[in-house]
Amino acid sequence: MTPNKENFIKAIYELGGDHSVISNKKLVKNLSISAASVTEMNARLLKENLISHVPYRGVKLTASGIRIAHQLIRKHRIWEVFLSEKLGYNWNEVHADADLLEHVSSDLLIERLNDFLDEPEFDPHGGVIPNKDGSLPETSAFPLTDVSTGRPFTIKEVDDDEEFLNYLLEKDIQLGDHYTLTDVESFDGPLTLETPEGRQILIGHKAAFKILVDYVV
Amino acid sequence: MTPNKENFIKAIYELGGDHSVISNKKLVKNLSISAASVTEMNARLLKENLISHVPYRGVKLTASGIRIAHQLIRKHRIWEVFLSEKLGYNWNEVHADADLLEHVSSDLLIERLNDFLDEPEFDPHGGVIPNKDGSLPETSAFPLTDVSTGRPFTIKEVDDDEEFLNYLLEKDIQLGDHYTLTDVESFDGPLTLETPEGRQILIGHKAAFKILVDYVV
DNA sequence: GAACATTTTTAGTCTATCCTAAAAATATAT
DNA sequence: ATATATTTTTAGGATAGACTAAAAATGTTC
Ligand SMILES: [Mn+2]
Ligand SMILES: [Mn+2]
Ligand SMILES: [Mn+2]
Ligand SMILES: [Mn+2]
Repeated sequence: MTPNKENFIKAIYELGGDHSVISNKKLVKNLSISAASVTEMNARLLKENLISHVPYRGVKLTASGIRIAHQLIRKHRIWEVFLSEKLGYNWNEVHADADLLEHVSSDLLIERLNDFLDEPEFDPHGGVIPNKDGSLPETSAFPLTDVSTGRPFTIKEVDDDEEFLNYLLEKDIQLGDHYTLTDVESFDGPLTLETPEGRQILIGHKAAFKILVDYVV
Repeated sequence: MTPNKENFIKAIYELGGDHSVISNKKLVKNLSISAASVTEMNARLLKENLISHVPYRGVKLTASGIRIAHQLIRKHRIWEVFLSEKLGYNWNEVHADADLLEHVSSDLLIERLNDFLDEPEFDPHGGVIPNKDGSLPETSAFPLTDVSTGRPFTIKEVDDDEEFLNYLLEKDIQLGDHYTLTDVESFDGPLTLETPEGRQILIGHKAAFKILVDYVV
Protein backbone atom coordinates (compact mmCIF):
# COMPACT_ATOMS: atom_id res chain seq x y z
CA MET A 1 0.00 0.00 0.00
CA THR A 2 1.29 3.44 -0.97
CA PRO A 3 0.00 6.93 -0.07
CA ASN A 4 -1.33 7.30 -3.62
CA LYS A 5 -3.33 4.10 -3.50
CA GLU A 6 -4.65 5.00 -0.06
CA ASN A 7 -5.80 8.42 -1.21
CA PHE A 8 -7.40 6.88 -4.27
CA ILE A 9 -9.36 4.37 -2.20
CA LYS A 10 -10.40 7.10 0.21
CA ALA A 11 -11.62 9.24 -2.71
CA ILE A 12 -13.71 6.38 -4.08
CA TYR A 13 -15.18 5.86 -0.62
CA GLU A 14 -16.00 9.52 -0.10
CA LEU A 15 -17.78 9.64 -3.45
CA GLY A 16 -20.01 6.77 -2.35
CA GLY A 17 -17.98 3.85 -3.69
CA ASP A 18 -18.91 1.65 -0.74
CA HIS A 19 -22.42 1.20 -2.17
CA SER A 20 -22.43 2.49 -5.75
CA VAL A 21 -20.29 2.54 -8.89
CA ILE A 22 -18.18 5.70 -9.16
CA SER A 23 -17.28 7.05 -12.62
CA ASN A 24 -13.74 7.90 -13.66
CA LYS A 25 -14.94 11.43 -14.30
CA LYS A 26 -15.77 11.96 -10.64
CA LEU A 27 -12.36 10.67 -9.57
CA VAL A 28 -10.62 12.87 -12.14
CA LYS A 29 -12.32 15.89 -10.60
CA ASN A 30 -11.83 14.81 -7.00
CA LEU A 31 -8.16 13.86 -7.27
CA SER A 32 -7.12 16.38 -9.92
CA ILE A 33 -5.36 13.78 -12.06
CA SER A 34 -5.87 12.86 -15.72
CA ALA A 35 -8.47 10.36 -16.87
CA ALA A 36 -5.70 8.08 -18.07
CA SER A 37 -4.19 8.01 -14.60
CA VAL A 38 -7.53 7.00 -13.13
CA THR A 39 -7.82 4.11 -15.59
CA GLU A 40 -4.32 3.02 -14.61
CA MET A 41 -4.91 3.18 -10.87
CA ASN A 42 -8.18 1.29 -11.31
CA ALA A 43 -6.20 -1.50 -12.98
CA ARG A 44 -3.78 -1.65 -10.05
CA LEU A 45 -6.44 -1.72 -7.37
CA LEU A 46 -8.43 -4.26 -9.35
CA LYS A 47 -5.45 -6.62 -9.34
CA GLU A 48 -5.32 -6.31 -5.56
CA ASN A 49 -9.04 -7.01 -5.24
CA LEU A 50 -9.73 -3.70 -3.52
CA ILE A 51 -12.27 -2.58 -6.12
CA SER A 52 -14.61 -4.13 -8.68
CA HIS A 53 -14.69 -2.57 -12.12
CA VAL A 54 -17.45 -2.24 -14.72
CA PRO A 55 -15.70 -1.16 -17.96
CA TYR A 56 -16.76 2.30 -19.12
CA ARG A 57 -18.96 2.62 -16.02
CA GLY A 58 -16.65 2.98 -13.04
CA VAL A 59 -15.51 1.27 -9.85
CA LYS A 60 -16.87 0.16 -6.48
CA LEU A 61 -14.97 -0.84 -3.35
CA THR A 62 -14.84 -4.48 -2.28
CA ALA A 63 -15.22 -5.44 1.37
CA SER A 64 -11.46 -5.22 1.90
CA GLY A 65 -11.37 -1.93 0.01
CA ILE A 66 -13.99 -0.54 2.40
CA ARG A 67 -12.04 -1.80 5.41
CA ILE A 68 -8.90 -0.02 4.19
CA ALA A 69 -10.88 3.18 3.59
CA HIS A 70 -12.29 3.03 7.12
CA GLN A 71 -8.89 2.45 8.67
CA LEU A 72 -7.40 5.38 6.77
CA ILE A 73 -10.32 7.62 7.76
CA ARG A 74 -9.79 6.54 11.37
CA LYS A 75 -6.20 7.76 11.18
CA HIS A 76 -7.19 10.95 9.42
CA ARG A 77 -9.85 11.86 11.94
CA ILE A 78 -7.80 11.01 15.03
CA TRP A 79 -5.07 13.32 13.71
CA GLU A 80 -7.67 16.02 13.11
CA VAL A 81 -8.79 15.76 16.73
CA PHE A 82 -5.18 16.07 17.87
CA LEU A 83 -4.45 19.10 15.68
CA SER A 84 -7.64 20.78 16.78
CA GLU A 85 -7.68 19.97 20.49
CA LYS A 86 -3.98 19.92 21.38
CA LEU A 87 -2.30 22.18 18.84
CA GLY A 88 -5.00 24.83 18.59
CA TYR A 89 -5.76 24.45 14.87
CA ASN A 90 -9.08 25.85 13.66
CA TRP A 91 -11.46 23.32 12.12
CA ASN A 92 -10.69 24.68 8.67
CA GLU A 93 -6.93 24.17 9.14
CA VAL A 94 -6.78 20.53 10.23
CA HIS A 95 -7.51 18.72 6.98
CA ALA A 96 -4.33 19.38 4.99
CA ASP A 97 -1.89 18.18 7.65
CA ALA A 98 -4.08 15.19 8.58
CA ASP A 99 -4.13 14.22 4.90
CA LEU A 100 -0.35 13.75 5.00
CA LEU A 101 0.00 12.32 8.50
CA GLU A 102 -2.59 9.58 7.86
CA HIS A 103 -0.16 7.78 5.53
CA VAL A 104 2.77 7.51 7.93
CA SER A 105 0.95 6.47 11.09
CA SER A 106 1.77 3.06 12.55
CA ASP A 107 -0.98 1.22 14.39
CA LEU A 108 0.98 1.77 17.59
CA LEU A 109 1.07 5.52 17.01
CA ILE A 110 -2.63 5.78 16.26
CA GLU A 111 -3.68 3.72 19.27
CA ARG A 112 -1.46 5.73 21.62
CA LEU A 113 -2.70 8.97 20.12
CA ASN A 114 -6.26 7.70 20.53
CA ASP A 115 -5.59 7.03 24.23
CA PHE A 116 -3.91 10.41 24.66
CA LEU A 117 -7.03 12.08 23.24
CA ASP A 118 -9.34 10.00 25.48
CA GLU A 119 -10.79 7.91 22.68
CA PRO A 120 -12.71 10.59 20.80
CA GLU A 121 -15.87 9.54 18.92
CA PHE A 122 -15.96 12.38 16.41
CA ASP A 123 -13.54 14.55 14.45
CA PRO A 124 -13.72 18.37 14.57
CA HIS A 125 -16.34 18.40 11.77
CA GLY A 126 -18.54 15.83 13.51
CA GLY A 127 -17.39 12.93 11.34
CA VAL A 128 -17.55 9.66 13.26
CA ILE A 129 -14.20 7.95 13.87
CA PRO A 130 -14.23 4.35 12.57
CA ASN A 131 -13.33 1.57 14.99
CA LYS A 132 -9.89 -0.02 15.13
CA ASP A 133 -11.18 -3.14 13.33
CA GLY A 134 -12.39 -1.09 10.37
CA SER A 135 -16.08 -1.10 11.31
CA LEU A 136 -18.16 2.06 11.51
CA PRO A 137 -20.08 3.11 14.66
CA GLU A 138 -23.81 3.77 14.21
CA THR A 139 -24.79 7.42 13.93
CA SER A 140 -28.02 9.21 13.07
CA ALA A 141 -27.91 12.42 11.11
CA PHE A 142 -29.54 13.68 7.93
CA PRO A 143 -29.07 16.66 5.62
CA LEU A 144 -30.44 20.00 6.72
CA THR A 145 -32.45 19.98 3.47
CA ASP A 146 -34.63 17.18 4.93
CA VAL A 147 -35.49 18.90 8.20
CA SER A 148 -39.15 19.77 8.99
CA THR A 149 -40.10 23.34 9.89
CA GLY A 150 -40.81 24.11 13.51
CA ARG A 151 -39.02 21.13 15.04
CA PRO A 152 -35.76 22.08 16.86
CA PHE A 153 -32.61 20.37 15.63
CA THR A 154 -28.89 20.40 16.31
CA ILE A 155 -25.85 20.50 13.97
CA LYS A 156 -24.19 17.06 13.96
CA GLU A 157 -21.67 17.14 11.12
CA VAL A 158 -20.42 19.44 8.37
CA ASP A 159 -18.50 18.90 5.14
CA ASP A 160 -14.70 18.94 5.64
CA ASP A 161 -13.97 21.45 2.89
CA GLU A 162 -11.87 24.52 3.70
CA GLU A 163 -13.98 26.94 1.67
CA PHE A 164 -17.23 25.65 3.11
CA LEU A 165 -15.88 25.78 6.65
CA ASN A 166 -14.95 29.42 6.12
CA TYR A 167 -18.53 30.05 5.00
CA LEU A 168 -19.82 28.46 8.22
CA LEU A 169 -17.35 30.53 10.24
CA GLU A 170 -18.82 33.68 8.65
CA LYS A 171 -22.36 32.58 9.45
CA ASP A 172 -21.20 31.57 12.94
CA ILE A 173 -22.59 28.06 12.61
CA GLN A 174 -20.94 25.47 14.86
CA LEU A 175 -21.34 21.82 15.78
CA GLY A 176 -23.93 21.38 18.53
CA ASP A 177 -25.76 24.63 17.76
CA HIS A 178 -29.54 24.47 18.09
CA TYR A 179 -31.88 25.93 15.48
CA THR A 180 -35.40 25.77 14.15
CA LEU A 181 -36.25 25.86 10.46
CA THR A 182 -38.75 28.69 9.88
CA ASP A 183 -38.89 28.96 6.11
CA VAL A 184 -37.86 27.20 2.89
CA GLU A 185 -38.04 28.91 -0.49
CA SER A 186 -39.38 26.61 -3.20
CA PHE A 187 -37.30 25.50 -6.22
CA ASP A 188 -34.31 24.60 -4.02
CA GLY A 189 -34.18 28.10 -2.64
CA PRO A 190 -32.52 29.20 0.60
CA LEU A 191 -33.55 28.00 4.08
CA THR A 192 -34.15 30.34 6.99
CA LEU A 193 -32.94 29.11 10.39
CA GLU A 194 -33.72 30.72 13.72
CA THR A 195 -31.60 30.50 16.86
CA PRO A 196 -33.21 30.13 20.31
CA GLU A 197 -32.44 33.83 20.77
CA GLY A 198 -34.43 34.74 17.66
CA ARG A 199 -31.50 35.50 15.32
CA GLN A 200 -32.23 34.59 11.68
CA ILE A 201 -29.72 32.84 9.40
CA LEU A 202 -30.11 32.32 5.66
CA ILE A 203 -28.55 29.18 4.14
CA GLY A 204 -28.40 28.34 0.45
CA HIS A 205 -29.73 24.97 -0.66
CA LYS A 206 -26.34 23.63 -1.76
CA ALA A 207 -24.76 24.61 1.56
CA ALA A 208 -27.69 23.11 3.49
CA PHE A 209 -26.92 19.78 1.82
CA LYS A 210 -23.41 19.83 3.34
CA ILE A 211 -24.77 20.18 6.88
CA LEU A 212 -26.01 17.09 8.72
CA VAL A 213 -28.40 17.53 11.62
CA ASP A 214 -30.58 15.58 14.04
CA TYR A 215 -33.71 16.54 15.94
CA VAL A 216 -33.38 17.53 19.56
CA VAL A 217 -35.25 14.89 21.58
CA MET B 1 12.40 17.73 -1.98
CA THR B 2 11.23 14.14 -1.47
CA PRO B 3 11.42 11.86 1.60
CA ASN B 4 14.17 9.89 -0.12
CA LYS B 5 16.32 12.92 -0.75
CA GLU B 6 15.75 14.16 2.77
CA ASN B 7 16.80 10.84 4.28
CA PHE B 8 19.84 10.77 2.05
CA ILE B 9 20.95 14.24 3.11
CA LYS B 10 20.37 13.34 6.76
CA ALA B 11 22.46 10.20 6.36
CA ILE B 12 25.35 12.19 4.88
CA TYR B 13 25.09 14.65 7.75
CA GLU B 14 25.02 11.96 10.41
CA LEU B 15 28.13 10.37 8.91
CA GLY B 16 29.97 13.67 9.26
CA GLY B 17 29.25 15.14 5.82
CA ASP B 18 28.98 18.66 7.20
CA HIS B 19 32.78 18.77 7.59
CA SER B 20 34.27 15.83 5.72
CA VAL B 21 33.87 13.85 2.51
CA ILE B 22 31.70 10.74 2.97
CA SER B 23 32.34 7.67 0.78
CA ASN B 24 29.60 5.91 -1.17
CA LYS B 25 30.45 2.78 0.77
CA LYS B 26 29.38 4.36 4.05
CA LEU B 27 26.10 5.53 2.56
CA VAL B 28 25.46 2.09 1.06
CA LYS B 29 25.81 0.59 4.54
CA ASN B 30 23.85 3.31 6.31
CA LEU B 31 20.91 3.43 3.93
CA SER B 32 20.89 -0.21 2.85
CA ILE B 33 20.72 0.60 -0.85
CA SER B 34 23.00 -0.46 -3.71
CA ALA B 35 26.17 1.41 -4.61
CA ALA B 36 24.63 2.29 -7.97
CA SER B 37 21.68 3.94 -6.24
CA VAL B 38 24.05 6.03 -4.16
CA THR B 39 25.86 7.24 -7.29
CA GLU B 40 22.49 8.16 -8.79
CA MET B 41 21.26 10.06 -5.76
CA ASN B 42 24.59 11.89 -5.55
CA ALA B 43 24.04 13.08 -9.12
CA ARG B 44 20.57 14.40 -8.25
CA LEU B 45 21.67 16.23 -5.11
CA LEU B 46 24.70 17.61 -6.93
CA LYS B 47 22.42 19.16 -9.56
CA GLU B 48 20.48 20.87 -6.76
CA ASN B 49 23.70 22.16 -5.15
CA LEU B 50 23.03 20.38 -1.88
CA ILE B 51 26.30 18.43 -1.97
CA SER B 52 29.74 18.73 -3.49
CA HIS B 53 31.21 15.64 -5.11
CA VAL B 54 34.76 14.42 -5.48
CA PRO B 55 34.62 11.59 -8.05
CA TYR B 56 35.58 8.21 -6.58
CA ARG B 57 36.02 9.88 -3.18
CA GLY B 58 32.57 10.81 -1.95
CA VAL B 59 30.31 13.72 -1.08
CA LYS B 60 30.10 16.60 1.36
CA LEU B 61 27.13 18.81 2.20
CA THR B 62 27.03 22.41 0.97
CA ALA B 63 25.79 25.19 3.25
CA SER B 64 22.24 24.74 1.99
CA GLY B 65 22.57 20.97 2.34
CA ILE B 66 23.53 21.43 5.98
CA ARG B 67 20.61 23.79 6.54
CA ILE B 68 18.20 21.21 5.14
CA ALA B 69 19.75 18.50 7.33
CA HIS B 70 19.34 20.66 10.44
CA GLN B 71 15.74 21.50 9.62
CA LEU B 72 14.92 17.82 9.11
CA ILE B 73 16.67 16.89 12.35
CA ARG B 74 14.66 19.61 14.11
CA LYS B 75 11.45 17.97 12.92
CA HIS B 76 12.69 14.51 13.81
CA ARG B 77 13.68 15.46 17.33
CA ILE B 78 10.57 17.49 18.11
CA TRP B 79 8.49 14.47 17.10
CA GLU B 80 10.65 12.26 19.31
CA VAL B 81 9.96 14.52 22.28
CA PHE B 82 6.23 14.35 21.55
CA LEU B 83 6.19 10.55 21.24
CA SER B 84 8.22 10.18 24.38
CA GLU B 85 6.61 12.77 26.64
CA LYS B 86 3.01 12.77 25.50
CA LEU B 87 2.40 9.29 24.08
CA GLY B 88 4.49 7.31 26.56
CA TYR B 89 6.95 5.80 24.06
CA ASN B 90 10.20 4.46 25.51
CA TRP B 91 13.36 6.12 24.22
CA ASN B 92 14.13 3.07 22.11
CA GLU B 93 10.70 3.20 20.41
CA VAL B 94 10.59 6.80 19.19
CA HIS B 95 13.00 6.73 16.28
CA ALA B 96 11.05 4.68 13.72
CA ASP B 97 7.86 6.75 13.84
CA ALA B 98 9.77 10.05 13.97
CA ASP B 99 11.69 8.94 10.87
CA LEU B 100 8.42 8.88 8.90
CA LEU B 101 6.66 11.84 10.50
CA GLU B 102 9.61 14.18 9.83
CA HIS B 103 8.84 14.11 6.09
CA VAL B 104 5.20 15.17 6.28
CA SER B 105 5.44 17.96 8.83
CA SER B 106 4.55 21.46 7.69
CA ASP B 107 6.35 24.38 9.32
CA LEU B 108 3.05 25.32 10.97
CA LEU B 109 2.70 21.84 12.46
CA ILE B 110 6.25 21.78 13.81
CA GLU B 111 6.04 25.22 15.37
CA ARG B 112 2.71 24.45 17.05
CA LEU B 113 4.04 21.13 18.25
CA ASN B 114 7.13 22.92 19.56
CA ASP B 115 4.89 25.32 21.52
CA PHE B 116 2.74 22.46 22.81
CA LEU B 117 5.89 20.76 24.13
CA ASP B 118 7.13 24.02 25.74
CA GLU B 119 10.03 24.51 23.32
CA PRO B 120 12.21 21.56 24.30
CA GLU B 121 15.98 21.91 23.89
CA PHE B 122 16.84 18.21 23.63
CA ASP B 123 15.33 15.03 22.24
CA PRO B 124 14.91 11.90 24.42
CA HIS B 125 18.49 10.80 23.64
CA GLY B 126 19.95 14.18 24.59
CA GLY B 127 20.40 15.32 20.99
CA VAL B 128 20.10 19.09 20.73
CA ILE B 129 17.14 20.37 18.69
CA PRO B 130 18.29 22.71 15.89
CA ASN B 131 16.76 26.19 15.73
CA LYS B 132 13.93 27.09 13.38
CA ASP B 133 16.34 28.95 11.06
CA GLY B 134 18.51 25.84 10.61
CA SER B 135 21.28 26.88 12.99
CA LEU B 136 22.55 24.65 15.78
CA PRO B 137 22.58 25.69 19.46
CA GLU B 138 25.95 25.44 21.22
CA THR B 139 26.42 22.38 23.40
CA SER B 140 29.38 20.91 25.22
CA ALA B 141 29.74 17.17 25.46
CA PHE B 142 32.46 14.68 24.61
CA PRO B 143 32.72 10.90 24.31
CA LEU B 144 32.91 8.87 27.49
CA THR B 145 36.17 7.47 26.11
CA ASP B 146 37.80 10.88 26.69
CA VAL B 147 36.80 11.27 30.33
CA SER B 148 39.49 11.49 33.07
CA THR B 149 39.39 9.11 36.01
CA GLY B 150 38.20 10.46 39.33
CA ARG B 151 36.34 13.51 38.01
CA PRO B 152 32.53 13.20 38.29
CA PHE B 153 30.60 13.55 35.04
CA THR B 154 27.03 13.33 33.81
CA ILE B 155 25.45 11.60 30.78
CA LYS B 156 24.49 14.23 28.20
CA GLU B 157 23.61 12.31 25.04
CA VAL B 158 23.50 8.75 23.71
CA ASP B 159 23.39 7.24 20.22
CA ASP B 160 19.86 6.92 18.82
CA ASP B 161 20.16 3.27 17.84
CA GLU B 162 17.50 0.83 19.02
CA GLU B 163 19.92 -1.98 19.84
CA PHE B 164 22.28 0.31 21.70
CA LEU B 165 19.42 1.88 23.67
CA ASN B 166 18.33 -1.59 24.77
CA TYR B 167 21.88 -2.19 25.97
CA LEU B 168 21.73 1.01 28.04
CA LEU B 169 18.33 -0.02 29.41
CA GLU B 170 19.91 -3.28 30.61
CA LYS B 171 22.78 -1.43 32.25
CA ASP B 172 20.26 1.09 33.66
CA ILE B 173 22.15 4.07 32.24
CA GLN B 174 20.03 7.17 31.72
CA LEU B 175 20.47 10.77 30.63
CA GLY B 176 21.52 12.95 33.57
CA ASP B 177 23.01 10.09 35.60
CA HIS B 178 26.20 10.94 37.51
CA TYR B 179 29.24 8.68 37.50
CA THR B 180 32.97 8.62 38.12
CA LEU B 181 35.41 6.73 35.93
CA THR B 182 37.44 4.43 38.16
CA ASP B 183 39.30 2.22 35.70
CA VAL B 184 40.15 1.88 32.00
CA GLU B 185 41.65 -1.30 30.58
CA SER B 186 44.41 -0.61 28.07
CA PHE B 187 44.19 -1.55 24.38
CA ASP B 188 40.66 -0.05 24.07
CA GLY B 189 39.41 -2.31 26.83
CA PRO B 190 36.28 -1.80 28.95
CA LEU B 191 35.74 1.18 31.27
CA THR B 192 34.56 0.87 34.84
CA LEU B 193 32.09 3.50 36.05
CA GLU B 194 30.96 3.99 39.63
CA THR B 195 27.68 5.52 40.74
CA PRO B 196 27.53 7.87 43.76
CA GLU B 197 26.09 4.88 45.69
CA GLY B 198 29.17 2.79 44.83
CA ARG B 199 27.59 0.51 42.22
CA GLN B 200 30.08 -0.55 39.50
CA ILE B 201 29.18 -0.61 35.78
CA LEU B 202 31.36 -2.10 33.05
CA ILE B 203 31.16 -0.46 29.58
CA GLY B 204 32.87 -1.74 26.44
CA HIS B 205 35.04 0.73 24.53
CA LYS B 206 32.78 0.77 21.46
CA ALA B 207 29.73 1.47 23.60
CA ALA B 208 31.58 4.17 25.54
CA PHE B 209 32.17 5.97 22.25
CA LYS B 210 28.39 6.22 21.71
CA ILE B 211 27.88 7.98 25.06
CA LEU B 212 28.52 11.72 25.32
CA VAL B 213 29.21 13.21 28.72
CA ASP B 214 30.26 16.42 30.43
CA TYR B 215 31.96 17.08 33.76
CA VAL B 216 29.83 18.10 36.70
CA VAL B 217 30.87 21.65 37.61
C1' DG C 1 55.33 -2.11 -9.86
C1' DA C 2 52.44 -6.10 -11.04
C1' DA C 3 48.56 -8.76 -9.08
C1' DC C 4 44.64 -8.85 -6.54
C1' DA C 5 40.92 -6.63 -3.92
C1' DT C 6 37.79 -3.03 -3.17
C1' DT C 7 35.02 0.77 -4.52
C1' DT C 8 32.76 3.63 -7.80
C1' DT C 9 30.64 4.39 -12.02
C1' DT C 10 28.08 3.09 -16.15
C1' DA C 11 24.69 0.51 -18.76
C1' DG C 12 20.58 -1.61 -18.99
C1' DT C 13 16.06 -2.85 -16.49
C1' DC C 14 12.10 -2.47 -13.49
C1' DT C 15 7.99 -0.36 -11.03
C1' DA C 16 4.96 3.38 -9.55
C1' DT C 17 3.05 7.37 -10.90
C1' DC C 18 2.13 10.88 -13.74
C1' DC C 19 1.22 13.00 -18.48
C1' DT C 20 -0.76 14.00 -23.67
C1' DA C 21 -2.91 12.58 -27.82
C1' DA C 22 -5.57 9.44 -30.30
C1' DA C 23 -8.93 5.73 -30.57
C1' DA C 24 -13.01 3.43 -28.89
C1' DA C 25 -17.18 3.29 -26.40
C1' DT C 26 -21.16 5.43 -24.54
C1' DA C 27 -24.61 9.19 -24.10
C1' DT C 28 -27.39 12.93 -26.00
C1' DA C 29 -29.83 15.67 -29.33
C1' DT C 30 -32.13 16.37 -33.27
C1' DA D 1 -31.19 6.81 -36.54
C1' DT D 2 -27.59 9.59 -37.30
C1' DA D 3 -24.58 13.27 -35.86
C1' DT D 4 -22.37 15.33 -32.03
C1' DA D 5 -20.55 15.43 -27.47
C1' DT D 6 -18.68 13.20 -23.55
C1' DT D 7 -16.20 9.71 -21.28
C1' DT D 8 -13.10 5.93 -21.06
C1' DT D 9 -9.39 3.39 -22.70
C1' DT D 10 -5.09 2.68 -25.14
C1' DA D 11 -0.56 3.99 -26.81
C1' DG D 12 3.54 6.14 -26.06
C1' DG D 13 6.53 8.93 -22.92
C1' DA D 14 8.51 11.11 -18.75
C1' DT D 15 10.61 11.02 -14.02
C1' DA D 16 12.09 9.28 -9.40
C1' DG D 17 13.90 5.61 -7.36
C1' DA D 18 15.53 1.05 -7.05
C1' DC D 19 18.11 -3.09 -8.89
C1' DT D 20 22.09 -6.30 -11.19
C1' DA D 21 26.09 -6.96 -13.89
C1' DA D 22 30.01 -5.24 -16.06
C1' DA D 23 33.57 -1.76 -16.64
C1' DA D 24 36.68 1.63 -14.74
C1' DA D 25 39.20 3.63 -11.08
C1' DT D 26 41.52 3.34 -6.80
C1' DG D 27 43.90 0.83 -2.96
C1' DT D 28 46.73 -2.86 -1.02
C1' DT D 29 50.14 -6.45 -0.95
C1' DC D 30 54.06 -8.66 -1.96
MN1 LIG E 1 -10.42 15.90 6.94
MN1 LIG F 1 -3.99 11.68 2.35
MN1 LIG G 1 16.00 9.64 16.21
MN1 LIG H 1 13.12 9.76 7.67
